[in-house]
Parts: sequence; structure tokens; C-alpha cells
Amino acid sequence: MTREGCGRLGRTTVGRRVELAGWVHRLRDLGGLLFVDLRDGSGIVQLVVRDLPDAHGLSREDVIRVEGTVALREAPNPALPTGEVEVVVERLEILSHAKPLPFPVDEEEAHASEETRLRYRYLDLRRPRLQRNLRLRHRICSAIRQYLDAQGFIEVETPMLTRSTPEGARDFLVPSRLDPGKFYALPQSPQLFKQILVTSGVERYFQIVRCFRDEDLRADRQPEFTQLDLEMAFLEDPEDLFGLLEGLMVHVFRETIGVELPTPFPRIPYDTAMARYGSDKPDLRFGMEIADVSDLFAGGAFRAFAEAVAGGGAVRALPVPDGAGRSRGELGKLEEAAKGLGLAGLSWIKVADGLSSSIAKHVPEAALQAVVARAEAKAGDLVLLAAGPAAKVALALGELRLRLAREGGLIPAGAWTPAWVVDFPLFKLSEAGSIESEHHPFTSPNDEDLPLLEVEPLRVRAKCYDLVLNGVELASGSIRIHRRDLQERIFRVLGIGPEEAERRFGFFLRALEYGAPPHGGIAFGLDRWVMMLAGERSLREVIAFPKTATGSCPLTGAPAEVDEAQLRDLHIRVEG
RNA sequence: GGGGACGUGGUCUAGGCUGGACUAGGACACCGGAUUGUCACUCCGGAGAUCGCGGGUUCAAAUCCCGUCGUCCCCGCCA
Repeated sequence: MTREGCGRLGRTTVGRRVELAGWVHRLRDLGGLLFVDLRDGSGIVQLVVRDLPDAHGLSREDVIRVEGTVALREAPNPALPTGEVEVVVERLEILSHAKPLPFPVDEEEAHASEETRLRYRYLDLRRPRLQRNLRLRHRICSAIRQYLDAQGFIEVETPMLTRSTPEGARDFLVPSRLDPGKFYALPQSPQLFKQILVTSGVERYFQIVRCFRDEDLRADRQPEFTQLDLEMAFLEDPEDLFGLLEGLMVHVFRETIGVELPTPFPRIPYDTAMARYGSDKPDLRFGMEIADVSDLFAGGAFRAFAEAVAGGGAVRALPVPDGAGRSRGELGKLEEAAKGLGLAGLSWIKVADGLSSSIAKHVPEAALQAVVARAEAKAGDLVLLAAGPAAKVALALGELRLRLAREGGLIPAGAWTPAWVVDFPLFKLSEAGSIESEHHPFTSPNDEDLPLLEVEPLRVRAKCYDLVLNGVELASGSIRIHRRDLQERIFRVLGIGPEEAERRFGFFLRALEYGAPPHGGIAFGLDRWVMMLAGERSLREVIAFPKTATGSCPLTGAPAEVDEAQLRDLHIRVEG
């Protein structure tokens, strides 16, 4: 007799003799009559047990096997998919006993601290919500593979033990036993390997791959995380990739949560994103677009604003729907928040029957009207005004835009607003004042900006793009440099001399010398993607065995001390 | 590296500001008993906590102070 799925029993299986096995979900002992809700991977069904004395010793989460006959219920339970039937048990075998549980596993929401949940992760994962998340994650991966396979991509594995290449984050290091004093690094991404793969004739590569970055954790950041990594040969125009990836997004959304994403996704230049949304990952689920009103205050009587414009800065306006009712106290708090974000101050205009404004004394009514018009504010709205260096104003207003939208409940539930952000700058200024890559050093500059490379590097744009979804950076990629001479020029701008370049990237530069095709690609943060589709707020809810905020694993106790002998083998001595 | 919140039986929590009748209360889980149509079963009874750890203040500390550890959130950091 073969085991059947609890959740597959129903009206059509009445009268059948079945064997079931699973976990005791709940018990209702009425003395002469015992009800057991039996749970397996397919669902839950009610068992009725009579005249089996052993059964009264059952506990929740015991693993049992039963034989019995499917019968129509006297009183159906509409809350249960199998609620029309029950299984009358004739034979019962306890396969494994469960101790009293540290927390209930039959509830949708967790009723235990995260630490307890992670310590008993095998119990936590039995909860329906996490089971759903695991299955959703599998379906997403499955849909990705299905789509990319159909598009001619092949999945190739790259090493986990590799060499440290100076990328943005701190590396996890693995000491070499055979070569004392030397270390492998766990990959922050398979960046150079995938470029070498396309150079090797793998024209369409992808990999669902674990990556490691030794930085502090967040709700949306784990030290080991999974990327959908992807690279194509003969990719010169990002648009060719966008179409393909929009197809991927549409496929995954359709197959997993049944949502139809409209294509094409909007393309938003980086400068526009910063100006209108104050962010390089704009949340397009709601309006509140920031308007530039610098010209309205240039040379005007309100000195704070006029001087900002004269000094090369900007004055920008953020409309707040239905914000006109805010009290002076609330506006004061907003200004405090703005100062915390680096602004010198925050002015406001309330749009009601007439206008009232914190700067009415200094600014003519007509100018205020013009600001309101440009910010597209309606009666009942509030307009916030900030002045200063353009980048600072943009970021601060962008942050306020998000906070006010969240607080005001202006973000529609169930909305999906993907967009491509394009035309990123190639470089940025580090805190120390040196030139750094905005994306990574293998990103190709825009052809027409090449003459600026050594002269005005900060003005060079990159063939670089992010896929942004609901204000979250979901994927990031670029067209790569495929010629050694250009790659060396970039290194020079970055202050990486020929010797250092040879030492760190010699293997890669050589690969570019033997016929490297133009190529490019992208990498998705898979965990975040799953998190969004699952509607979760933390990555830990979509990773089977995640780490705590301090990088520990309460289940296994990692990280942990190791034997002295192991350290000796690795030529490691621990201080202190 | 910085800021904030939290830590009380197995689990979740009340109490904490305003120290004293707190002999630390409740719910769930657990144990014993009853129970033949329940489905969050019900009813009766029971056991289980030196209030994360260390120090201090005080006649007296779960409660106030300092330190430390752990968890969570945020800033920095994350090409």
C-alpha cells in the first residue's frame, strides 16, 4: 500500500482504504473518541480514532503512520479543504515522538522571538507561512531557469574558493592549508568569472549563485545571499538586454503570483531620478514628484533661496497630498527631520482657499503660485521647499517623500512599478576625495563620453543600469569593457597602476587579449525578489537558515571556536 | 564604529515611570483526571521563574544607576 497525501482526500475518495503518514497537527481527545488533524506536505486531514488505546498518548508533532478508510463527515468543516471527509483509523503506528514544543507551529504568525525561532528553525519552517515562502522561492527559481533555458542561456558554476579581488565590500577569507599565509576569498559575486565565461564562448551564461560580503547586516541584507547572475556575449546596447529581462520579469510574475506586468518598463535617466524622486531607486507607486523651482527664486528677495541658486545649488519643491492641515508643530517636526537629513531648513506653502506660507513675508504671492503650479499641488495639499547644494536637496527631499508617503498611507497595496534607471555616472568621489567606480571597474563608459575620461571623469556616464521595483534595487548591471587598452585606462583613472593591475587582475586582463567579445550582463538580488513577491519585510523570512543581525546562527552556533589542531593545520594563531 | 528598542516559568507577555502586600499575575504549552462528534474541543486539578549576567545605590531592587552579553531596528558600511 502506498502513502497518499492528506490534502488530496475529498468527496471523490470516500470509501477508499488509504495509508497516510505525517505530523500530528492538533489533537482533540474526547475520551472514547479522538480526533487527530494529520499534516503532510500536501495538506491536513482529520483522522477519527476509536478503540486504539495507544492513540491517547499522542502529542503534537509526533510523526505517525495510519491506515484507515475515507468517510464522509457527519459535520463538515468548511475551513479545511479536506473538510468534507475524515479518515477512520484502523491501524496507527508512531514513527517518531515529539517533545513538548517551544512554540506553536500551527499558527500563521510566529509567536516566539526570532532567536528562538532560529534556534528551532526545523519547527519554525513547519509553519504554513514559511512553507509557502520556501515553495514560492522554489517556483521563482524554477520559472527563472525555465525562461532562461528557453532563451538559450546555460547555467555554469563558478568557484566558491577564489582569490580576493578588491571590490567594494570586505571579503570572507579562507586560509590555505597547502600554502601557508595565503588565503582564498569567498566570492562577492562571480563578476570576473562570468566575463571570462563569455570570453570562453559561453555566449549566454546564468547562475543562481551564493555570494558573500562581510559587512554589517540589515533586515534586507545577509552576509551570504543569492544572486541571479547573468551575462551575454555580443551585447552592446542595453536595450537588447532590457527586452529579454522584461520578458523574464513578466514570466516570473505570471508564473508565481499571477500578476501581469506591463511592458516596456519605463527608462529613467539617473539625473532625472535624482531630480524628480531624490533617489537612484525611485518608488513609482505614488506621485509626489519633486519639482525644480530654482529659476523662480534666482535673484529674488528671499536671500536664503537666491544665494543657494547663485552658488550653483537648487531650490526644489515636494508636494504632499492633503498635507495642508498640518499644524505648526507638525511642520516644525518636519523641519527638524529635514535638518537631520542635512538641509539648512525647510519652508512650506499650504494650498487652501488662498495660500499661506512660512516665507510669505519674503516671497511675492505670484512666485508662491508658480511654485504650487509647478509642483502640481491641489487645494488641500502642502508644498515643502528646500534649498542648497542640488545633490543634498535631492537626497533629503527624496527621503522626506518616502517617509511622508508611508506615514500618509499614500502607497497603494498590490502595486508593482518596475523601471530601468539608466545613464549612471561612471565614477563617484570617495569621502577621501579620490575617484571610485560607481558600479564596478569593469563597466564600460558611454562612447561619446570617452574623451572626458582623463579630463572630467566625474562627467563620464556609464553603460550601466539598475532594475528598480517599488523603490527597491532589484538588479544592477552594465555593458562591460572588453578591450584591455580601455580597461587599463579606467584603472589609471582609478589610480590603479600597471603593476597593481597586473598583480590583482592580470589573469583577467590577459583573457581580454585573446579575443573577448563585447559583452554585458546583470545580477539580481534573488532574496530581495523573493521577499517582495512573498510580501515579507525581512530577508530572514525567505531564507531557510538565515543569520542574525550579528552574523550568528542560533541553530548551529556558528561562528564557533575550532580545535587547536585545525588552526595548526592552517598555520593560524589566534591572538588574545 | 554610532544611535535606539527589548531581555520576566518551555513560549508569549503583565508588572517597571512612582522601589515595600510581588509570597511575581495571565494566556498558550506541559502533567494528572473526566469526556463518543470535535475542529482554537471542553471541564476539574497540578507542577513549573532565584525577573539575561555582573556590580552598585538603598533598611529594601524584577523595578533606579553602571557595566556586560544576547536579540531586533536604523545610520555608517554594503563596487
